[in-house]
Amino acid sequence: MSNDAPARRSRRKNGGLTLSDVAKIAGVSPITASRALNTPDAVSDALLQRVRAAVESTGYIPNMLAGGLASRKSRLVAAVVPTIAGSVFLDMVQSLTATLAEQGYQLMLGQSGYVNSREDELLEAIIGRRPDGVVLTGTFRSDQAKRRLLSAGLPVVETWDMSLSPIDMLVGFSHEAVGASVAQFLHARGRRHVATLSANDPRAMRRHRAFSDTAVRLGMVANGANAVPDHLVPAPSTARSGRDGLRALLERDPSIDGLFCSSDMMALGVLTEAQALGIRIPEQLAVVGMGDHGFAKDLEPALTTVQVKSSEIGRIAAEFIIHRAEERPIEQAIVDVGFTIVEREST
Amino acid sequence: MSNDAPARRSRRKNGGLTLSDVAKIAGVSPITASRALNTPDAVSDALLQRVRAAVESTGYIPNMLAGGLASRKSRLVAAVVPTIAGSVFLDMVQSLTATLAEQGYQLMLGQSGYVNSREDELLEAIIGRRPDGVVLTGTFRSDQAKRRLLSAGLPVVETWDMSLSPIDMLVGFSHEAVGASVAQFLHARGRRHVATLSANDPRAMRRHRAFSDTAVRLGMVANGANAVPDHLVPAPSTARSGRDGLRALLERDPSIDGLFCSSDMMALGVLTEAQALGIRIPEQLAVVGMGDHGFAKDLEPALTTVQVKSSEIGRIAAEFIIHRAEERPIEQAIVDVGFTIVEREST
DNA sequence: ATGAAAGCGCTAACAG
DNA sequence: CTGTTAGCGCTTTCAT
Repeated sequence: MSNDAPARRSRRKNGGLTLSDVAKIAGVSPITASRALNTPDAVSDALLQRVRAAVESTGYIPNMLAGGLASRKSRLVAAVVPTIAGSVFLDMVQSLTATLAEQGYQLMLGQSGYVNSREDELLEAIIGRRPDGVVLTGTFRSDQAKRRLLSAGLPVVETWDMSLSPIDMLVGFSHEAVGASVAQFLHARGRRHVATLSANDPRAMRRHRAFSDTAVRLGMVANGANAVPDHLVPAPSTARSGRDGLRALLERDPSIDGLFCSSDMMALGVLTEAQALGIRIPEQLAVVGMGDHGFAKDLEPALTTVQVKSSEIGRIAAEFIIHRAEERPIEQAIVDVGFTIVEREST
Repeated sequence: MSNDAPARRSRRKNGGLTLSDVAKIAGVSPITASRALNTPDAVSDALLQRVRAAVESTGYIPNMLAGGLASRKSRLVAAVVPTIAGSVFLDMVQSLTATLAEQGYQLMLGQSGYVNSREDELLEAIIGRRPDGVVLTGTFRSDQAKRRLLSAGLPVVETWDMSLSPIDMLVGFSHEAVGASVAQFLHARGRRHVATLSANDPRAMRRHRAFSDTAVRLGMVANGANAVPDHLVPAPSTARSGRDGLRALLERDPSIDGLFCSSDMMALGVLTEAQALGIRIPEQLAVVGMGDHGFAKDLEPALTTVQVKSSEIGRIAAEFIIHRAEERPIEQAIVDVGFTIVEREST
């Protein structure tokens, strides 16, 4: 007795609930169920109710891999940071994630900076997921890496750095402007022998150079020097590098009366070391930090620092990507969020 | 003149390179190309070379959405943290991401704690991506949320907290043991009037209670009291809450000579306020922090604190998930990584 | 060791 | 507004 049905070589279904199951229960076709979930307006009220009821009763959760494959919209956004631990980008990642989540998008996190990381592997991992966009912060060693994302057809938002010539979209602020402003700020407060303590990452270095150039122009250096005294440390900067840096700078030039640190953490180290050395702040030395991290206002003395709207950067980056993904127009794809020098007791 | 070809209603291909294209170039079938990439051992050397050459020359990058759909392996791992900004979980997320990346997995980041977040939305977002596993830190308000992940068939690693009855896998340390150890530590150093300054999150509270219970047992409280003086602040704890908290505690009980803070940031505030108040540390007051964050060792005085192997937690969590995903056996799905009290000048 | 066929679960395109 | 059909790009199953 032969069985005429063709030998089913089906891949046994996982028991997983699918849209077809839901549609069957609701008594509609799968595509109608799909529309009920994705474009409810395109479906009659009666059917919408039935589909929703079926979803409720079954606890159905759509498979976004399948949806993404079919629609070419993954609702996934990749973000690349040098490293997440102790990073200055956290507030931005936080608001990026939150803003994306509100709109039904998720964040995939990549680290470009940890040991052994290979940039092309990270790139392939990102492109392979077919995200709807990529947010870059601090970014890659090779400039060419960025371009590879673009040529894969991905919207790219660069952040934190107006100084770049953006390859696509950009939201950030000018590190040159920060450096120049801090120099002017210290000059206006009567400081005449300024110095910097800076991590050697590219953005900090640009702040450092602008600070130095402006200080020289304003005559805040020993006669004839063409740069301010500086002390550079490997990124990431730490409280330790602040303590060591202050001692190194003062040994080189005890007359320093104003100091720009490339991070608040470093400034914390400076305040700590100053206290240990018996240097009065701000009387003998004015100190300016960078970032306005939570603790800055609660140090003793409270730290003057440069505040950056990190959360706004994250929110705007998310909106850029989402607009692109939904093919809505973007008025202005380059945004300078600016910065503010928050004056406190340390100056 | 009629065209006999059936009206193609193809969704015009995106121009995107596919595995079939690569296979064609290499002169093999698509499935052979697939095997060459995924299970090179199952393919003859000659073909392997040709496929690899074709991949190189075209710059082909596999579509992981398609691969994940077909194979039911997404190579994606979801991690949930309360919030990323200022979180104590960063070192763990960092090593989690790095370890996953080394093995070809990526991390999707979810925040359970930001304003407006709805836990079921986050859950649906996670389950909808069909990740190969979920790592939970600090986790959800509702305990039932965790179980929903499990019932969706996802491997779940809970972290940072041995006190839970784990629903699946677990890597962390005992907050009770931390609290008790710190109390014993202070007792051994001769302190007899101890107090705590704690955020009100569940893990900090358990450290707090164990600390208090042990202190009472060791007779480190005013005669007859059944708990140590405490000051609770809303999470996340900050330097500000440390400053305010110290003043509040000393007003209530000026005889306090030992203090356990639920975070290093809070301890920073305590040291700062102590300096402002002219309280000598450790002579008048011994201070212990929690977390051993980068700056702890560089404060003045250097901060005694509880060190946790965050990176190890992240690495182990990643390995748990990957083992499960690849159906390799796991010897021990519950790991206590322990902790260390690092003694410095503040005690 | 290689290939052909048949899906994975969903949605775009095209009717009605 | 609803349904039919044909994929999205890959891998599983089965056969050779």
